[in-house]
Amino acid sequence: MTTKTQTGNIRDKKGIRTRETITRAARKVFSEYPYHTASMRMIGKEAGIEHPLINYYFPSKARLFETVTSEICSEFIRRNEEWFDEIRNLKITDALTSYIDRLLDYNAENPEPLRLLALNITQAEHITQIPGYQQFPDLIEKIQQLFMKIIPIKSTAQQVSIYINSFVFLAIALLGSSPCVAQVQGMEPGSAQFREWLRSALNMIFLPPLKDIINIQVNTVRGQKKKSE
Amino acid sequence: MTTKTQTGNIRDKKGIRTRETITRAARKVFSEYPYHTASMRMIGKEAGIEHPLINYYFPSKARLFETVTSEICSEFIRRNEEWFDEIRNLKITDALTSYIDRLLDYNAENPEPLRLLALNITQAEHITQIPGYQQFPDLIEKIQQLFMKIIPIKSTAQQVSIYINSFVFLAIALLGSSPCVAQVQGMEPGSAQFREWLRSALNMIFLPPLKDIINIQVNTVRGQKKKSE
DNA sequence: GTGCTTTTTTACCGTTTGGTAAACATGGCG
DNA sequence: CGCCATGTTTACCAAACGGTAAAAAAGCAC
Repeated sequence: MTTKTQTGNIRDKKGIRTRETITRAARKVFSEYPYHTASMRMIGKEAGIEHPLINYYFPSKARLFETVTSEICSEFIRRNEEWFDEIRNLKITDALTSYIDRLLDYNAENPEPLRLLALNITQAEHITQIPGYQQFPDLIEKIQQLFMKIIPIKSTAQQVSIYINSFVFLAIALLGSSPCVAQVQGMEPGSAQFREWLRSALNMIFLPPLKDIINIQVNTVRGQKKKSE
Repeated sequence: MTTKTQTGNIRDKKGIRTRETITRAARKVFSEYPYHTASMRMIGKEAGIEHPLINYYFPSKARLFETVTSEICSEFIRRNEEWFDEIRNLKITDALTSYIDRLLDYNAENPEPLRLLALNITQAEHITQIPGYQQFPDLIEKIQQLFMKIIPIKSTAQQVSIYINSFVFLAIALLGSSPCVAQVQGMEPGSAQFREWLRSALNMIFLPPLKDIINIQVNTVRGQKKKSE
């Protein structure tokens, strides 16, 4: 008889803790290996259990992955909402630097989300082969909307959109593939030195075009920056 | 008896063509799937042969992957050398826009290199698990050096380095994961519309900080852009 | 202790993986 | 034709994969 797993029970049975152990382990493994490379046996080992136990709590690898990515995405969105709320009243350029600081703080303590994103976002044509892939574009769109709300003017919405997308994708690329990025710089991925490098990079790249966007708004000049000669 | 495969022979035996067919197929498969997900059987199918024939020409999957990535990296570096040579005498900002155009042209005709890079560059801690991984940081460093040569002033070398790294990693991220990027924009990955979006994005993001770098050089002011109030 | 449910492990299945060995096919040369 | 090197396929291997079924262990009520 195929009794349903009944994972949603209220009573604090032992299984609840095990389930959390599994999701925590899965989170780690899925943020180190892309979906098809990560295996149930890796996750089991990481959780200190035998791998079939995972199927007692989750019907399949795909559903486990979806659970983890859902958790990660909604958590990341929640954090973003907090950050955007905190910087709402700052001048726009200060807001950006504050946002960058918060993002780096978060990533230092909690590197899995951006790692998992970077690992699986690249999967080329074969989008449907990654369960819950749609969550990644959705996440980026949500962040974009949050960004949009604090950038006041709406006239050059397309430029703002481009700006935000570039920011998000570069942040994912730099923070999510830190081993490679750090290696090029001759730094350790987790070091304070590298984190400072990331801070400089994001500020240096994204402050100037942001100022341009604002200036364009004020001057209502389109396309090119003001050219004094 | 384990006779060496003798693949380096000069005479134009049939095997040479087969070998090229295999590398071409491998190039395609490795640019669609990350190393551990791509399989010898996929490559065989793509090449129209049985998969053990691959092992007749290449001792292992790892060496085949190394061969392909070496080809791709050196080809991409060669192209970059050409591009940088062509734009050497342009004003620095024009040089950037020209470079971006050439990069997009190249990627439209030849999407494999940046796809393969994006697919495998993210592999987190487990760097050694991808054969020839070192080629990726090396490639990025080479491009950085080419960039460096045409940006004349050396005083803020670190800022120039940050700028170039950000450009390269964002280009790889945007061009190498076009399906996801395009999907967020509601566009088709291969469409002219999306290509124009990429052009706008790279120009909009990387022109302003480049102007800043140049201004900083001129004014020998460090860190902050000139602030008129 | 006996029962009964929940949790965990063991043993296994069919499939796919990278790779090897041997059989087979091909082509040029005498 | 035979001979032989080259090229290609067939058949197979051990290992790992995701998943299932049943046995075993643990927990709890009585």
